[in-house]
Amino acid sequence: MRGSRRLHGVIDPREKTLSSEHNDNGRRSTMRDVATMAGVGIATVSRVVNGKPVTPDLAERVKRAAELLGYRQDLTASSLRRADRRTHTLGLVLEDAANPFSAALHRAVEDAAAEHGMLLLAGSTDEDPVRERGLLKTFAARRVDGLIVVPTGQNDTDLDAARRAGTPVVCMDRRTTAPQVDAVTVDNRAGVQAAVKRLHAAGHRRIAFLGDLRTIWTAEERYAGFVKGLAEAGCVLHRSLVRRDLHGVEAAQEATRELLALAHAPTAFISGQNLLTVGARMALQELRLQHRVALIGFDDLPLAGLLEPGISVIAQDHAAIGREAAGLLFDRLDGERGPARHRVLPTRYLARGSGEIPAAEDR
Amino acid sequence: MRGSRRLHGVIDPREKTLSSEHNDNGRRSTMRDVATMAGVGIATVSRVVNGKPVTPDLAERVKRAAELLGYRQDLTASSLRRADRRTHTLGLVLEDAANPFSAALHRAVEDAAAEHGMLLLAGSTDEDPVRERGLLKTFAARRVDGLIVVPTGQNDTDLDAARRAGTPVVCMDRRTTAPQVDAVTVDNRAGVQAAVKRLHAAGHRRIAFLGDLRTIWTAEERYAGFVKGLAEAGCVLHRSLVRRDLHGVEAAQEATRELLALAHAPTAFISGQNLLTVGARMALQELRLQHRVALIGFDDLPLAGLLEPGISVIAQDHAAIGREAAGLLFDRLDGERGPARHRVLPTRYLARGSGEIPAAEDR
DNA sequence: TACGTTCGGCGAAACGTTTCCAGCCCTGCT
DNA sequence: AGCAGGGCTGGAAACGTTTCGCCGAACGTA
Repeated sequence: MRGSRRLHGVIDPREKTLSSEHNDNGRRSTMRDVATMAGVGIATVSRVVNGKPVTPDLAERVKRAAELLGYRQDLTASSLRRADRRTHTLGLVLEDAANPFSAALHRAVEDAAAEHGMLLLAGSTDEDPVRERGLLKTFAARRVDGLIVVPTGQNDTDLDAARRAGTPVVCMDRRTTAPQVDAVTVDNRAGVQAAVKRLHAAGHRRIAFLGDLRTIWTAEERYAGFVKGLAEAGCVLHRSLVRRDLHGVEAAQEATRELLALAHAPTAFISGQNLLTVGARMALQELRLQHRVALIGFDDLPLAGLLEPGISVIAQDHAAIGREAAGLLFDRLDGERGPARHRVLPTRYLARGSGEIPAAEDR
Repeated sequence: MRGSRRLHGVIDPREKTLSSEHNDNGRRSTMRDVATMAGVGIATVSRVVNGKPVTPDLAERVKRAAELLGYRQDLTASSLRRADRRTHTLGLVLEDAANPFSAALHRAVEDAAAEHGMLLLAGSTDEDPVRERGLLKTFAARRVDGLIVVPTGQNDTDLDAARRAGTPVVCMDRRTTAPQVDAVTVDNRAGVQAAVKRLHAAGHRRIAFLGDLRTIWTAEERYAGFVKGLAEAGCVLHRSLVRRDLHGVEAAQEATRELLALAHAPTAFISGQNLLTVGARMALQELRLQHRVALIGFDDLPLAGLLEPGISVIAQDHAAIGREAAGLLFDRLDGERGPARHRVLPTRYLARGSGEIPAAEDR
């Protein structure tokens, strides 16, 4: 009986007529089909597919049959049964995949994941906790092996719930109040603080601050750095020069216009996010003040160096952030069980001109 | 027997002691656990989870049990058994997730996918056909419902193979030689052609062209538009002013420097890709020629409008490209069986200054 | 009251894979 | 020559879910 199915190394074209991809029923070929055609047991096919040791003769037969049938392993079925139950998939929760900052993080994580044979499932929250929650839910339902999240900051219990359910979680770019979750951030405070000192040293006394939504952890940190920097420089914090909860280019542009229209207008701006920097610069250029009013942005911008003057920024190493986050996650996947770890990466100030404008005598 | 398991609407806390997420074995809770706790059949749990009609009393018991156990449906097992075998996952093959252009496409596709309850699995090829092939393979193994691909152009048989295997494929931004594959592109030729005519009308006679790798379909198309534009304007095509197979900022910068050093240097540049535009502009600024030599780039850049002069570009609507591509794919998923369709979207010229510089009398 | 019909719940089969286990053959040793 | 042991192989169970087929209860009608 088994002998009649065996092909002894020769593939019998009558056994399966299809040239490729589909078997007779229009279904995809399965391991069973391959096993039948090769005249071996289904377990043997599994072994060949997974590179486990098998008699060369059989392995050859299986490979030829698989080739002829256009067999493709079904990883969903595989990970369902596999002992480790790994899906080799990571969930990535970003603020907005279209933002160059998020995109850079995405790519860095992707590269690290690829080294481990993992693929990325990605989604954007737009700072909406409802969307974030939705993403975390479907990621969990798809049984991702781990999560890398730029948290909105309004869903921290969900993050911790995921971790407790057995899915390692790493926060990227921001921290979370969930106490046991790993995180990679940059030293936002120190970065802004140093920038404030620079401006003060250049004579600036009326420094404005543009901040993103206060729900965002980095926005708070950067503002804290601003406050601390002013305090250390012994400089007054003018509440009227602080504009927070700004989101997007237009909001920053409008706020900058308003600040510049004040009787005691600021002589320098610090902007706490890349889109806000763009908005601020647009407003400055409208009024032809880009050479007279200083501007330092947080996070680099693609063409910042080509502008005249160039935009000075507090830069972060996106690739490093993503790489570190992935590293922490893979540690967990390798069994690391210790307490939460926080990696803090340094920022780097890039002097391009706009941050080096001295305070004008008067305006 | 069944009676003893029933809880008649009351959840017995002794039955499962765990507060959440995990059952006693440390495994995740399964439908069977929920069924046992609620005192119903496993099929009933399935119906409740999938929102199919069930007696309110039972449904309530199931929901409470699921809540207590922290039950989360396993979508991998679900799609394995489900009649339609959908994974509700799309595979997205990009050139480079970090490139703002790719990022914008990504986001547009993500939004369209989200409307259909689908998630995105994304990967970057870096124009490497080997990586592309690897991505297509793992996407296939994960049984994505469909593929949206920015093809390298060197793997077209794989694309067609995926389609024949039953996975709808849509090419985005570029076409493929695989005859039966849907595609969304912009009218690259017309865009460049019109730009050439503008430059010619402004008096330019020595127009240089910077092109990306010739394996890339859009690079070829844009060059074709350049050639056609010159021909129609009755202008000579100087081979020495054409530099193709440039990839990345540095290559373009270097090429631009070389062209500007020629005895008969070009008075205008057309650049066929966003990074090349950056490189060209950097070279121009090094030599302080940005006000004297014209430059028109293909594809917009984030800060292009803030530069002095602004960079004129042939812009494409990224969101529309992504949306259209997703639309074509969902048509296929809804059963559309017709021949391949090609959507061609228009480009839009954005005059910002650098493309409006007239040809200098001499230099 | 008896019978036919409908409805909804239940257990079991099935999806495609990996893993367990029993059996086989071959080798090597006594 | 016989037996123990080891390495491969193949059938079957299992993963968590959906779907199928059946059965019992409830209801309406004669």
